[in-house]
Amino acid sequence: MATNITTRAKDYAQWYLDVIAAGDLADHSPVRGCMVIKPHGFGIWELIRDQLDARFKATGHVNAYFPLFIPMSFLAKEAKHVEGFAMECAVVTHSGLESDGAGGLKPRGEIEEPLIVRPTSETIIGHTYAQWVQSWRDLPLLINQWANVVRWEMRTRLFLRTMEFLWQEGHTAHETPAEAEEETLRMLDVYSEFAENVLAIPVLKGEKSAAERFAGADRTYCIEAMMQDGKALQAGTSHNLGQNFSKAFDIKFQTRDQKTEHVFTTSWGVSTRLIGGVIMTHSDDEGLVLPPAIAPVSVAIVPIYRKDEEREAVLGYARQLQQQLAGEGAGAKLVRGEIETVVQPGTGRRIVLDLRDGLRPPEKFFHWEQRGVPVRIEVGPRDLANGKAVVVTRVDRAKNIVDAAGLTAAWLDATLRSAQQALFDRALAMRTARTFVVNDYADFKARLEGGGFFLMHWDGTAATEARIKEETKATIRCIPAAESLATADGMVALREAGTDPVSGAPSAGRVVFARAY
RNA sequence: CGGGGCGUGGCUCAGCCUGGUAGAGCAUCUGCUUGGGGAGCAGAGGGUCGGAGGUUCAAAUCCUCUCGCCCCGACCA
Repeated sequence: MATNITTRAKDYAQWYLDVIAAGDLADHSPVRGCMVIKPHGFGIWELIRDQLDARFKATGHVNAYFPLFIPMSFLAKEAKHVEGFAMECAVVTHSGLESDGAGGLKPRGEIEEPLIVRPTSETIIGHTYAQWVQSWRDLPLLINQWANVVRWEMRTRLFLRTMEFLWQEGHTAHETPAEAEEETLRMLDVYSEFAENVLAIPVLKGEKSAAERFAGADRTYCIEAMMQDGKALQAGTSHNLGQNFSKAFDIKFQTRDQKTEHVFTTSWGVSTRLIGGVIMTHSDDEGLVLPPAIAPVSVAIVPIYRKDEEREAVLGYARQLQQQLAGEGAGAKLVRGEIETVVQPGTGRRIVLDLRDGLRPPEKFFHWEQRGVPVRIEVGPRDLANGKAVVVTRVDRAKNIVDAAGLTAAWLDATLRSAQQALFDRALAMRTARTFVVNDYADFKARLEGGGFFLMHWDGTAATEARIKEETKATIRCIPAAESLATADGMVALREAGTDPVSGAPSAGRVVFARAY
């Protein structure tokens, strides 16, 4: 058992922090609310980024980069937007530093118009699109950017809510409302497919209520995931911005029938928060558990030996296994200190051989286990003599002795696939077991403490929603897109009319209530 | 931003109440023994006690201010 990790049962919040520390993912920075993403954590982000980027390209988008600083006046142009973000903007008011006369420094000159550090880029991009778009022939404009943004948060948590975070934000402009809506939903589908197939996180697709909507959007769609403590995590959002920003920034175009109209825009994003979601969905009391698709190291080979002559023989055996697992055409071996890595490009085969002499095998087992490595292979003199190897899979910590000859690239691909599937299945089973139908407000309140998604009728009014939030801290996570959903109470139809148990008013269907991160 | 808790070698903490000039375990380094789930022995290095003021002959310890972290609330990707 891991002694450096608090158990989930004892203290879930502390467990989360312990897993990040043990997994070598991130550190707190000297600046409140910010984090240093360490190489292993960033390696996960790179895999997320690359696989998402490929999906954006496949749906016709291109990348560009817009500036970090936005003139303060820009934010004021869209009323709801400024209302939503004003309180969390970092504002740059001075340039330069000078001595404060006491051995320290103070800001020097005040600048004419304060700059804000982007909390999101709708405004600067709206301004730019106004210059780029003249005619319907310039549309659609399908652009994404990978960037950092800053939101001045009161309470922060590593990955889940930091003052600065990394994300992508897609910004598109279209000729018609229908095209904008189609784009908004297309990207929601991209997120959903990505979350489930790459992150192995089952998500609910749906629309946000007006209260939860993005500031400046006509409609906000989201994917919502359930963490192991039963709380909801908004994992991605896609917004149909209608003409709100095109009117604010005067993004006009000449239509096919010679008229002038404002474009219809969308925006959509996911962030480093996804890493927090992965941690809280899959990890266990032993540390990080990573889906193979985003595991910077997918296999760790740990050699075991006593004497020098054993060492040479075992290392030869281990290296041969490493090459065999990587398959033909693998990249050159990368030697970093006492760790040798072989990667097969375009696959999930990222295999390290742990040659560190200072650590004993059990310590290496813990090392790779806590970093979430999906497969560990142990080879020692006994295995060498018998042509075997010990294979341990992280998802279930199952240990098996197998024939070394069978440890091929094809075997590895299949093993990683099944680990990926097992994680998804486990997470889905967990969500289903903790998704409940409730028809009574008192019942809802009573069961909320235990966590989970609660499918309850809602009359559609902001007043009822606000009351529930006030009284229970639960919010409407989404109005599900699906017709029905698997729950602990069986398959439940979501679109059947009913009665809101809080207000007693008629309801068009059930929505998902939960406490959220 | 409100309430609570905590800041002492890299990490976890003792010492603080009752001031007298800093300790333990783990980690690190060296050597030997080891090695299939967090090793043993021997030796070594490493701390302006979060920071700034103040009280005092003397401050990790008492007082004031400040910064940061964690938890709970309001806000949020």
